[in-house]
Amino acid sequence: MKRKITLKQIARELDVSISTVSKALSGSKEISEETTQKIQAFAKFYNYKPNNIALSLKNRKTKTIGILIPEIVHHFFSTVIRGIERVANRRGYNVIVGLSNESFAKEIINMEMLANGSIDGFILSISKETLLKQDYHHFNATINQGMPIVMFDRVVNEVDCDKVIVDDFNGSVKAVKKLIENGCKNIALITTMDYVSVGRLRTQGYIEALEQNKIIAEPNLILKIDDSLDVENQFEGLEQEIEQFFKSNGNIDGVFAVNELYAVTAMKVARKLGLSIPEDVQVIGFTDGVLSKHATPSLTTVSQHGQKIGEQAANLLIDRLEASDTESPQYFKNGDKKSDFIKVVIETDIIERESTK
Amino acid sequence: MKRKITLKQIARELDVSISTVSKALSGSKEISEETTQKIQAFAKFYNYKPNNIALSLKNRKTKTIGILIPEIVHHFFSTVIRGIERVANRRGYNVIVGLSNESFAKEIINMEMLANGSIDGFILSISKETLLKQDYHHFNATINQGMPIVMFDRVVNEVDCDKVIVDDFNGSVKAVKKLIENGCKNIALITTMDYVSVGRLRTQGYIEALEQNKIIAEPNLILKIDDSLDVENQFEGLEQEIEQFFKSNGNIDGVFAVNELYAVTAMKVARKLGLSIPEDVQVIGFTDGVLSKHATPSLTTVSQHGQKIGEQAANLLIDRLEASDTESPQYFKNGDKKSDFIKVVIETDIIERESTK
DNA sequence: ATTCTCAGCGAAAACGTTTTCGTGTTAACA
DNA sequence: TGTTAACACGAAAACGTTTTCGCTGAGAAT
Repeated sequence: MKRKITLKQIARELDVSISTVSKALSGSKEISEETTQKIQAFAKFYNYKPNNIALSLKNRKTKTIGILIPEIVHHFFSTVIRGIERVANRRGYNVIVGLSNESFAKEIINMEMLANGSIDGFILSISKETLLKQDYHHFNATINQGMPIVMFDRVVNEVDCDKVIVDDFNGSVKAVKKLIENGCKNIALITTMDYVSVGRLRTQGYIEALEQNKIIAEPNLILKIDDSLDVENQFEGLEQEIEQFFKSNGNIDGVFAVNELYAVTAMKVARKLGLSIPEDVQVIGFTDGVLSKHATPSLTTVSQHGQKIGEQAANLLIDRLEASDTESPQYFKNGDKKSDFIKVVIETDIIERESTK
Repeated sequence: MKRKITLKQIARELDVSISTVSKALSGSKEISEETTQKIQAFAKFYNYKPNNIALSLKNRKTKTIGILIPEIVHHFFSTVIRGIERVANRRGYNVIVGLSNESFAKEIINMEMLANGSIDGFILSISKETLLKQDYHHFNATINQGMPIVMFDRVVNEVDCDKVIVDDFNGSVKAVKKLIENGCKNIALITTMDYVSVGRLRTQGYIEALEQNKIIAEPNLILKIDDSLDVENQFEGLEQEIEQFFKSNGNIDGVFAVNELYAVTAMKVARKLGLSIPEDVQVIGFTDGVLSKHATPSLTTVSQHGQKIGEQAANLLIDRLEASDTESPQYFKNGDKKSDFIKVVIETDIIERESTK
């Protein structure tokens, strides 16, 4: 077992100074041809690679991005991570992942753990509990310490930073309009509680689409699921709840659900009640994941392009990190100019499958 | 924007030495009550937290675990990550994630990137391309540099390290036996190519279960899918291929598939051909993910307990990391004793749902 | 009065880099 | 011959810690 070799060891072996070794390896003109050859050969032989930690300390940058998300066993989030990792890797960065489990406390702990030098910046999506509490001091504190943050999907106006969001509102409008065009008269909405901003926006889109078509939104046709903060077994009563909903609304011929799980569960319930899809009831979901793709019938969905979100977020963050190297610090002191921060909106697409006509 | 404060700054402000500050903050008895109070108050006020990078450099350990997996948009792998993150966090470690995308080259790049001081040890699952090439030098090289590795799921005998695997063989035996008990006479197997060890083991389990029941395995009833290395769109021809398979084997009344996607696709095809589930054909899949849970009908699966795998792997790794602090180095020099390494086998469970009688 | 002890603190090394600046040698030039 | 310039290299600082060791002064012991 031979430990990793260091500059110091090379220097000692070759009887030169550490500086000479460092310069020779970086191909500095200061060092003679001969010495350079000798050192490079030796280094190659012993597979010398500079120690990242030492470099990080010296350069005061780690070339590492911290990702902080509520949950990883979730198709959307893992797709975003994939996008982040792709561009991070391409641009020479590593990613370190923290999970908040939708908990305010874990979110803070994780941020503090990473903010002490381990990373150069954050890409994160806010936990549900934090959204409920509306306490965002930890984000602002981190930003104030000079560490940039890029938020995605679940974002909030109270924090000044770059953001990448899905056009939830228009995505919903598009989806509900399609149901209307396809002849649906009684379109149900299955959504979450309002404190999750994406749930709220998608609900608003639903209402907007109806209004544009002179249809009055019936409160009966809106089912708000209280998916608890308990991540472990949050889907217990879902099927029963939706079944109850269907039974008390006999005339539903279209369903728009704010995520794919609600959508496939709705399909399941509908068929259990003897309705066929898409003949009797058409269904569109939000979030294009494995369920949508492989359900029977496959589900028409609003795709959020998670990977693109991740890529954009990573590019935004890295751009800002590398700008702060060169740019005048003036740019950053100018904290009260909100316009400094970018908000990227990723358009949605409707992917038509078998659950609509 | 106030940057993070350092020991040096505190020392200057309070007109003491750096050492005094460090000692006072760690509560050393060496420093007087009075000075300690003053320094701790000041540090608290400015929210001092030691810089992780500096600590890493000094302690020559990063308290960070590197995870290297083929793909993250995959229920099993993300479940494992969740398990790793859970115990890592509990034991004071961070996790840094690298994706190989099933590519040999990316696997090596990622390992080299992380092995230069960024992490204390690896938890990984081997990429398909690496399994194909059977080139494992990068793993052994890393281990030789004193960096421990724990492999999970896709492991290989050629590398000496701790391993956490699923009992693929017995899981398959159990599943196929259940189909036989349930009255299936012609059980099909849908599997992958043999170079993925888990595919091979699950195939062997299938054969074993048949043999134990004096049934001769018919080659016709085995469909080997060549899921290409192209991760992007590997599912193109899947449905057609399975449909073809069903058509040329009219008597199939049971299906065992080595992953849930194959299983639900088989169900889809079967129903398309007018067969009902579980009456005409019963289906069991491997890997208990969202698809299994929410398909219609829901799928009976062999659960691999991904989270438990992750937890075990993380505990193994951290145990070894912290043992090497205290233990005599003798323990590690003793490289040729294979018995030093632990292989944990996680038992599978069959989760019965609607796709079996 | 002299030595001893100990409390309280600081200097410095170490972790592994990069980089600035200085220094000695040699060759060229006046 | 003396000055200069280029060349090749080394010393040291810096990044932020922790820790070992040494130092100083004051009170206790002799």
